[in-house]
Amino acid sequence: MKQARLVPDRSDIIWKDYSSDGLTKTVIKAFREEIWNYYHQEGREFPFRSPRHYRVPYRVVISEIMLQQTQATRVQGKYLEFLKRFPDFKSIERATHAEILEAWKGLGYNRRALALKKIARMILHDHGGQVPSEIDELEEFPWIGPNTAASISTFAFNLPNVFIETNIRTVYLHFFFKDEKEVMDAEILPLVKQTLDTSNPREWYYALMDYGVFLKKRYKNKIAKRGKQYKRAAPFTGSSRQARGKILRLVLQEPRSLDEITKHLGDEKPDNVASIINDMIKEGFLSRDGKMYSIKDS
DNA sequence: GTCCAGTTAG
DNA sequence: CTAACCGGAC
Repeated sequence: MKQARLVPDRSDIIWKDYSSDGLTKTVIKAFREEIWNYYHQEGREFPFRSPRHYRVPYRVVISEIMLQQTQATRVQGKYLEFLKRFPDFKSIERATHAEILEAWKGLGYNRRALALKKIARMILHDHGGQVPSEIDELEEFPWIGPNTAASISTFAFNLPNVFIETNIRTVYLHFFFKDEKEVMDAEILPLVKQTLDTSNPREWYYALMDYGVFLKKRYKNKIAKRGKQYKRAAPFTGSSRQARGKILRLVLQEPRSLDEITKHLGDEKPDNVASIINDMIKEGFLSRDGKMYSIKDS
């Protein structure tokens, strides 16, 4: 166990607490108070945080998948629109990929939209229409990894799971790993576990994430960079990612030929366009019918 | 240019 | 282990 040092930002008091096998009760208490205080004063509100929404596991699944690598403020509007169009798993299962992708437009990471269809099928056919509450089961679904599985289990069922995402990581780096670099999640997780307020895990994690956002604003995201697994995003302009996005939007409008697509991507090499399209076919986005490419049926 | 309630394939 | 994935916002 590393040295623990607690330095609240909203107080002049500085606690130092070193211990051999975990945080002391005093530190845990002080830390929780700091997080809860902030949350009760400055906590963010989102549609998916209201009881109307978190009480419906389907909605938690949708929101958590949308929230992967996509800012919460940007998700909230799209989320509500999406729910109007697709209110439950059945409506997703009945929809075509093109319809789901259309509603997904603007969120990015479109593979997530394709995964939703598979998830809906699995829930309806293999789980009697119910979203499992256990992490192990949730991880069986496509595009639901450890973090999203724990998030769904926590937010939909209020279970005391231990998990880390970017804002939570920032909070623990800030309080307990001051001046340290290359900190692994494996070092942070025990602290998340020890400090977890099991009386209300759902809201505790809301509070943690809000505190993380607050820290990132205050320190211009210098803290997160001390995480071992922190990775800078690759430039977007001129990337194949950008090209893929354009191609998907073009084909979403109507079936297109290779020539047509290439023409619309003027700054992209034709060979490159062809290769990207091949990738997108492999990944299940596109299908080819003669000369024309369209969104693959599902 | 930087980042985001991450996951997956290689 | 790393690279790729999408696109809007600041």
